[in-house]
Amino acid sequence: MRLTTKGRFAVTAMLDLALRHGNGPVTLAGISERQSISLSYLEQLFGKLRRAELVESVRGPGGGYTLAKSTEAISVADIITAVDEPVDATQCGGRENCHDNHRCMTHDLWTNLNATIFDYLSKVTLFSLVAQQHAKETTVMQDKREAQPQRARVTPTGAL
Amino acid sequence: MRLTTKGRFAVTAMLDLALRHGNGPVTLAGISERQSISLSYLEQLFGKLRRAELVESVRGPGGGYTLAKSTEAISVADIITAVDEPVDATQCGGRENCHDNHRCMTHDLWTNLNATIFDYLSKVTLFSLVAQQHAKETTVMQDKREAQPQRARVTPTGAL
DNA sequence: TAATTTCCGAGTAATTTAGTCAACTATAGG
DNA sequence: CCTATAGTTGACTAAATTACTCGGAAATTA
Repeated sequence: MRLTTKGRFAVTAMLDLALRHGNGPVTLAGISERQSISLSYLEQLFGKLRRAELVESVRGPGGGYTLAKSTEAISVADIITAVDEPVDATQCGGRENCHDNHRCMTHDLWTNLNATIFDYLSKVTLFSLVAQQHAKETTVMQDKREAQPQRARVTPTGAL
Repeated sequence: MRLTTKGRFAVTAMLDLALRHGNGPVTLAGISERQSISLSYLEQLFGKLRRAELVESVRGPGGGYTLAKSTEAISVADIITAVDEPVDATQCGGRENCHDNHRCMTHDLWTNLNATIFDYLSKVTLFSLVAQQHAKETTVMQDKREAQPQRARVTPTGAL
């Protein structure tokens, strides 16, 4: 589980797709223009996204890309693992080198943290991101007359 | 909020420190040997960790580094932001370029996701990581005779 | 057939990672 | 005071990754 600008580009592009879901194929040229991402870079990213079966492509005029699944079924973790090939994550590859307990201890600790982050990002779907955005927009309007309601719980329990 | 191997190194090194917390200063040479990270690279990382006031140093023989705060007060987010200088995160820097609604929409969406991940990693402390490791060790022993209890809830509600 | 748009591979500049090297400062112990 | 230890700093570098560009196919619509 890495979290780089590369994954950020992919998530942004997929969000662009999600916002136009149901309106037919979306061209990379359009995404490129709207999101300010180079067309060639998008081609590389969407090659991976297609091989990961997150999007489907239609060639020719009027073609483009569509989500291969519903927005609920596509998570940020899916997108990131599709474009960021997995890091080996450990200094002791398979299980060699892991002699003393100390080395294995921090090794396992990191593996656990990694898995936990992955589980978390698996729950963040395109659907929830779009929903959060809508909620935020109305909240902003409320804030103008209510001036900050309760500040507790930044994210409403698994909402994102 | 980035999540790279650089941050991984820093977290691993800080965990090594956390496991020896209270036993006096820990040398980088020791961390280097135990965690298989080059000494010079650790010097760079700990320079940043010290400037972020996450660790304190003691020079001279018997010296080394100690945690500047309790393990509860140091989060993974703290460590990562200390060593991974912040990404600008947006294609439209401050607020220029943000003309049409669409661009701002996905822009905000990513900013929100970013903040959410940051909030989450702020709750993952060195203390909880060490505690999780201990819990896992006893769980592994239990599994030997119980053969997988309930698989639900990978992480016990904010435990990590 | 012509225009559109996805596919595909090779190449590349800029950046980041991970590390080396050398010199310097502080300090404990003899 | 001397010396070994250990942090502190800065400059430099090889390798990898990022973020592209370019050129050309292949498929499909009109």
